[in-house]
Amino acid sequence: MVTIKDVALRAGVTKQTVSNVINQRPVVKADTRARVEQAIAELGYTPSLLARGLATGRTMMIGLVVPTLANPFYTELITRLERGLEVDGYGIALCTTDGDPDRATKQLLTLKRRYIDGLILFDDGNVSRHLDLVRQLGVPFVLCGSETAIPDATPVVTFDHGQAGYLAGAHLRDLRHREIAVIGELPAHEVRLRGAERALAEGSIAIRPARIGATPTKSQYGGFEAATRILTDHPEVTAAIATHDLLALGVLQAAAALGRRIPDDLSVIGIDDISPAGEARPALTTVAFPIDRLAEEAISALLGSSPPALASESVPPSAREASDVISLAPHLVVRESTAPVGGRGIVGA
Amino acid sequence: MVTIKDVALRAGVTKQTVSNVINQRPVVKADTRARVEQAIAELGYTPSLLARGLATGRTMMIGLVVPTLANPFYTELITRLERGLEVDGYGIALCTTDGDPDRATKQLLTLKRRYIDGLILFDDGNVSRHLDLVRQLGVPFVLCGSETAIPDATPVVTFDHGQAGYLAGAHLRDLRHREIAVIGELPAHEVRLRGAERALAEGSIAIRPARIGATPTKSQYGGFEAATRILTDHPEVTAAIATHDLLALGVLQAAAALGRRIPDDLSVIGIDDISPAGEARPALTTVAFPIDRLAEEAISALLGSSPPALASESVPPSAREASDVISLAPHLVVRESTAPVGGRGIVGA
DNA sequence: CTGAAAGCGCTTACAG
DNA sequence: CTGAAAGCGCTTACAG
Repeated sequence: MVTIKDVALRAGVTKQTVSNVINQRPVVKADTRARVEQAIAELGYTPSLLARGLATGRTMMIGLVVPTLANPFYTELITRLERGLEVDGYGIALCTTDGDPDRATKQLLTLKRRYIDGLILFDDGNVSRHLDLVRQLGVPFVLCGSETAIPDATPVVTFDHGQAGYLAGAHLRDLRHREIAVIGELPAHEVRLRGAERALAEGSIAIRPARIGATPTKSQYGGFEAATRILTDHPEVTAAIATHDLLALGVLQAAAALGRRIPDDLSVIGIDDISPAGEARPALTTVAFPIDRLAEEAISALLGSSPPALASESVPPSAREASDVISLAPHLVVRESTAPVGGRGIVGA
Repeated sequence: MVTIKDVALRAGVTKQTVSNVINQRPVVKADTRARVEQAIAELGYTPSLLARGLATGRTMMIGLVVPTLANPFYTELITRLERGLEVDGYGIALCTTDGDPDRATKQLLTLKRRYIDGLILFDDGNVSRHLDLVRQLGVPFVLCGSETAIPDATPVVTFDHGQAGYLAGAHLRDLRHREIAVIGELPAHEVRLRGAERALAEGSIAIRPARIGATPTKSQYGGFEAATRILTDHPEVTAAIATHDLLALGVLQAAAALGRRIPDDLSVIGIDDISPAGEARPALTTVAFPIDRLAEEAISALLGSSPPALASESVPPSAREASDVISLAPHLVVRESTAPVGGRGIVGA
């Protein structure tokens, strides 16, 4: 393979000059630069990121730790992060924890050994357990998407999950539904649930505990199972909130299997606005998060901020506390799966 | 941060000895080893993969290039590859090409600059265009999942797509369907289509070109659109083959929207067996590929083989040709979306 | 504006 | 079994 030395030799300069050319340092004379550039082109030289990383301490690699690839919500986020990061020349080292804290620990440790320039950590339900380790690592990081309270002075970019729940609840409330079920990934989405309850309480509606179907499996199938159970036991229910779209998709299936038409017999609303939600038939009404902005904010929290995350340790926590957590507002996306109680004016079944 | 020098100092040895301990070289005396290990533990030392990579030429990083994260087929594959690779200590540098050849080129080049130990490249429809570059890179690679013919002496691990199509066609043929539509990502899945035609031809059934719905968008929605069109124009159709499950899921929706019951009015079969297929209602009949094996074979093609991919350049192409492509056999997974023509004995609509 | 030196944190032969 | 030297491919001050 061709190294900086080969280029220097060919251009008749020293490798330091080649380095200056590569790094666009304006100290090189025009014709020297031209000679070097030609040599680079002729040799097809590309600097080793490895060697550079060792010399400068910057690897141009960002560690990305996510819970799973099975939920489109994360893959959509990853895709955006990749796009955003690559314009700055950063690559992604991907780890999925699958909710296993021990694996996560190992992954974090390995990531550190790779000298990543930054770490984007998604909440997989075990963040509190990992936060100490992440701090020790000494690599700039940002915690993403977390629903639970996070210790002060932790850089966080997340969504307002409570507000998302609120919007979902308010939508059903405005549609005059009173008999409402919840299909939820609990306790992970506790905050979303509380938000929904808050909105419903404003209409003097309470969610009866028996109508809350918690699911252990966070997949679509989990939503199907829980919804089948709840809808069978509580046929009087006219609307259901799923704490995330994957579950909502399962609720849609369960309703169909039970012969309940949507939205005429049952309104269903989710949260997240994953792309299959819009493609479902009927298209799912849901609460969307601005995942593009999440990606942007996470990246700038890591790279572009002043002070950058790396330097932020020198800033006294008291000075940053307020700005450490960025919480992005959700918005309601009304599609086909919700309607006023009693259906859309369609009579009978 | 703590380096090998710190450990050496603390243990009262030279860094070479520390290196010997770390790398489990059996040349170190027991008590020396103990001293070093204690120093390592006390200091919390972990060797820099970066420095090691520069010194040895092995980074313990594998580049993974996939078309998209939007199809569960790839995310399931990635997850398995990650699991398989991590047992050998390898990490993943992820790139999604999104079918854009220019981006792919850049990504490949960057990957090379990172000195990855190997490259797992999924066919995104532009492989032929990238193969030369990949060869020039000089990094061991394996091409995965490709449906099209690949030049000799290219290490390939893929699925027997033709056979998958054949199994899908044969299943419908055995169910006595004769009026068959195809919803397909074409020409990408041409081979799957030909396989299906072959099976049907055995029953003297031809797929009329007008009943082939090609979709530009490879998403579920693409399947929905194409199926809506085909089923509306050709109501006599009793069964549909989708060239992949994501499309099949869209076909399921289209059928429901058109009031056609599945499988009574219409049988639907897909290919891939992504997990949402099993979770759909009705659960999708499909043709499954052994993705666990694909992951295993890809990894061992890269890492475990003798000669390993890295060394394979020294082996004359003629000696390898035959063993260069591994093609994994699919199998039929019968679920709820297919039935004998005329339905399951249910009369009327 | 260009060149010689030292260093990033490791490993690989090679003497002792 | 342990230590001194050179090198992986780059960059960063520092002289000229």
